[in-house]
Amino acid sequence: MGRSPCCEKAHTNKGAWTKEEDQRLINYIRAHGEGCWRSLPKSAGLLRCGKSCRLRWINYLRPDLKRGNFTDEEDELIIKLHSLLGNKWSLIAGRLPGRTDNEIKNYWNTHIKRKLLSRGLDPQTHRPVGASATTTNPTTPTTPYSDVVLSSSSPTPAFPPEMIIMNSNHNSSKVEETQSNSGTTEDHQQEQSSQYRQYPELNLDLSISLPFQTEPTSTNTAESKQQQFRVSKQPVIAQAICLCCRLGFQSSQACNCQTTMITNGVHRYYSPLDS
DNA sequence: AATGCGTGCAACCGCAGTATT
DNA sequence: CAATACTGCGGTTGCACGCAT
Repeated sequence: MGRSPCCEKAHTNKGAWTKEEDQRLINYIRAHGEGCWRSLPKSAGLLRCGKSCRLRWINYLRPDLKRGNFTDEEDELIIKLHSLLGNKWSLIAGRLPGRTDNEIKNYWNTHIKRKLLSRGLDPQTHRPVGASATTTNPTTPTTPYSDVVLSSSSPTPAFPPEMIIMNSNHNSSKVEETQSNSGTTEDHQQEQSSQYRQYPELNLDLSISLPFQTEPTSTNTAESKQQQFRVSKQPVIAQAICLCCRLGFQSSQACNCQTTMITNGVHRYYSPLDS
């Protein structure tokens, strides 16, 4: 058997949140912090499922959210990031402090798509309209390099707009996997490097590699614990890169990484398991 | 004033990856 | 190890609002 059921779906509210529900959620999270969304609704006295609470908090109630219109700088950054990452809204949002993936996704669909079209660019391929069919599979976005490594050559994670370009060849296994459907390695490398040339200020060397197979060299508890943490959408690995920092969470509570280390010229951020 | 249409955005849905029992 | 729940993400939907007719 697995876990107990997530929530009583039959007795949950749906639709727009009321001010009272918002206040209950805010009060509860202020008192107890985020996490354990399953039990939160019951504990907070909300007739919502945990998923709905999480969404409401992340997209609307979080105190660090930046409300209001997107600036031109944010527009351009989103366009650049999208050209490199594709529809990886959470990754893009990580580079825009105070913005949520949902907000950026909506903004993209309502504003930026039109903006690009008015410039004569295909919003998916970022190429001139009509020019993309020759080089790209029209059914798929050009380069959703979800496994790109956001690398930073600076000692501290660099946040927009200052990012340093670094073409990464030290990690190819997953990249090859994505290439297998669309082209050769050479094609991919050419395309990627052309994109880097296009946006030289962006360093989206995001390749999340296969686990670093380092031997546990120490029996020290703290050190060995640091070797075990998770990166979103990645298998449990021994060591990896802290995407929180790299994607611009800065000092938010979203990241509790503690140490850095340089490996092959790339700073890697280690975070202890927090439970 | 009534209606229709387009737009913006909050919220939902379904899925994949991961954790837990 | 299998079964099942939890979490987070991207895609989509539906409603409220503003504007034009």
